[in-house]
Amino acid sequence: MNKYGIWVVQSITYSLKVRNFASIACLGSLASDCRVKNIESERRWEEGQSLDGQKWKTLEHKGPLFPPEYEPLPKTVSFSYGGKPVSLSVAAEEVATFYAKMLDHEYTSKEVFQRNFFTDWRKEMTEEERDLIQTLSKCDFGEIHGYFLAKAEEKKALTKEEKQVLKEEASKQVEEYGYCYLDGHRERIGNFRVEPPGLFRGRGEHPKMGKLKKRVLPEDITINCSKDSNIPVPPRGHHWKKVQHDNAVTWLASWVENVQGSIKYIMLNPSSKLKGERDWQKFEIARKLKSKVDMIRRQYCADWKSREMKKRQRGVAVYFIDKLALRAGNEKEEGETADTVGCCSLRVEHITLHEKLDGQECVVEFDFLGKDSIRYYNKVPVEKRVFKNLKLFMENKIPEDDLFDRINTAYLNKTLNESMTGLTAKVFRTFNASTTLQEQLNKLTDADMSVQEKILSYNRANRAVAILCNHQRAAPKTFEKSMQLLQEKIALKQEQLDEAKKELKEARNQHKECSTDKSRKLVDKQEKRVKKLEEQLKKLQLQMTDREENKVIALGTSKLNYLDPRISVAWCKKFGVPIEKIYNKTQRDKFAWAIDMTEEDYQF
DNA sequence: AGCTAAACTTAGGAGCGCAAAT
DNA sequence: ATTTGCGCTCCTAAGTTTAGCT
Repeated sequence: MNKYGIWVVQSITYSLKVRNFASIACLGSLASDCRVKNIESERRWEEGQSLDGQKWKTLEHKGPLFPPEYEPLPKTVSFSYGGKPVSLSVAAEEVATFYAKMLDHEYTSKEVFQRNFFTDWRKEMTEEERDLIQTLSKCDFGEIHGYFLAKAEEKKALTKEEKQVLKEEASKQVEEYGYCYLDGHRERIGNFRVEPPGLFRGRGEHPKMGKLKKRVLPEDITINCSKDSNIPVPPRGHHWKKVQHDNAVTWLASWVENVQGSIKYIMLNPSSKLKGERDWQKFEIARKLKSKVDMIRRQYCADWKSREMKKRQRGVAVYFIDKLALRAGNEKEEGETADTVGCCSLRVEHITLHEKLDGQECVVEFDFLGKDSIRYYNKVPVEKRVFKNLKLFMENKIPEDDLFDRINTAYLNKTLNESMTGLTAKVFRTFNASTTLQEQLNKLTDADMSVQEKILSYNRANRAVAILCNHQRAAPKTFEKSMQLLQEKIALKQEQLDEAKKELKEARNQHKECSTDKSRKLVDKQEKRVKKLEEQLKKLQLQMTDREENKVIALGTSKLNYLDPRISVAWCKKFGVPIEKIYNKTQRDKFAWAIDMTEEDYQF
């Protein structure tokens, strides 16, 4: 029975919820592990958004939702300069409140943050204010800070009923602005709110931290929707920057953000058909790599010996991307962003070569800041030829020089695409992540495990991927404390176990000396007790290991972006684990396409 | 071919609300 | 009843890739 048939049966119950995935399900059965092949459809899909690049036929929405207007502070709350209260203009006051609200944050103490803030703040001041307010250290935002703290308390102290009212108002907003109609289907919008003004805080040592992120007006916003639809109405007294009808793109609205000059978009939620199809397509490309990867690996190993330095660098770079799941590493404009790198942008200072290290030969020590200024630290033994090449690439360079000076991401991707249509650097991450999950699940799951043990295995497999992709998080603030608590629990359990063991021994001795029915029962009972305690202890210790190993590892990112959901769905089906144990509601919505189309024998 | 702008995916953290613990 | 812990949602920054231009 092919999957299309199954889909039709299921679609009777699914039609409301997943109606928009019918087309994906069909394509899925054709392109992947189906038995019936439809070459034409497959080709059409491979071309992806091609086929004239149309993303939709009709698109209707209400436009973005704007943040509330600024509410001036009560007269009783004042800002002070040099110890004297100063009444600020509305514009200057608003920016002052942004800073005042952040006073508890560590970064308001950073010099770059302060300088950027103060510079931008002064631009919002009136002439007189600018004359007066010349030094940040003379500014006292304390009262304003206190005012917002009190306000937060007030909000917390609202009655249940009042909170309920607020909640209902919020969901009304979602109802009204949170959805659009794409090709006639009601779809959830991802971010339907315009970003409110505030102070920019980049990640890591960002040179622009503290700069003023300005309020976005309707006049800044471009609306994208279909010609014949109800055009969104701008707020009273305002107009849109532009209304366009471009169905080659997926966004509903956009504006230029002032800090970095980049464009911000309003787009669909991951649960939408549009996003789901692309997600599905992403994993199909990664699966295609499976059949090509041996050839590609042979190719890049061969490149290590090339006479052309450019090819050698390419060979080593792709090797890193494949083996270590590094990101491509685009060039960045210096001084505009935090200093972070990926593969192609690695500098000599980011690696150290060790002929021998900890009993291993040809070890490369990586130490650099990657995306979001997350540190990548790894010691990796590599092939002799790679090692030699790295030495060569580093010759006559200073630490700040590029390691791969002859190549960039565009070149890399261009040659990858020649090996396989659709192949780019990031496909390796998807491919290796999903392959790892599949392997680990096969290895770690046993049919006769309890559901809980299976989930633990799943998390372990997930963690292997997160480690591969270097997905980190800050250790939870309460980590040490909760660990200690668990430790105490374990100690207690151990004590109980020791006690029980002693009692068992006694019971056995008694039984040996004088066997009665009663003494036998006692032995049995004690044996059971010991066994139970041992199990409980093991479970606690497992939990401890699990938590320890998860201390700085974030599982969510890989789960959401790198792991083919069909692997997880099939695993759940095969081992009788309810899907809810693996995916929460949001995740199930996002992966509806996979949940619907996957059978238990699916292999990535 | 190389550059920049635009489009889209991936990322960690803040904050909130709910449930478990005390 | 209150506090604490934790998962979920939202937020938006920071990447990659593609498109478009010269």
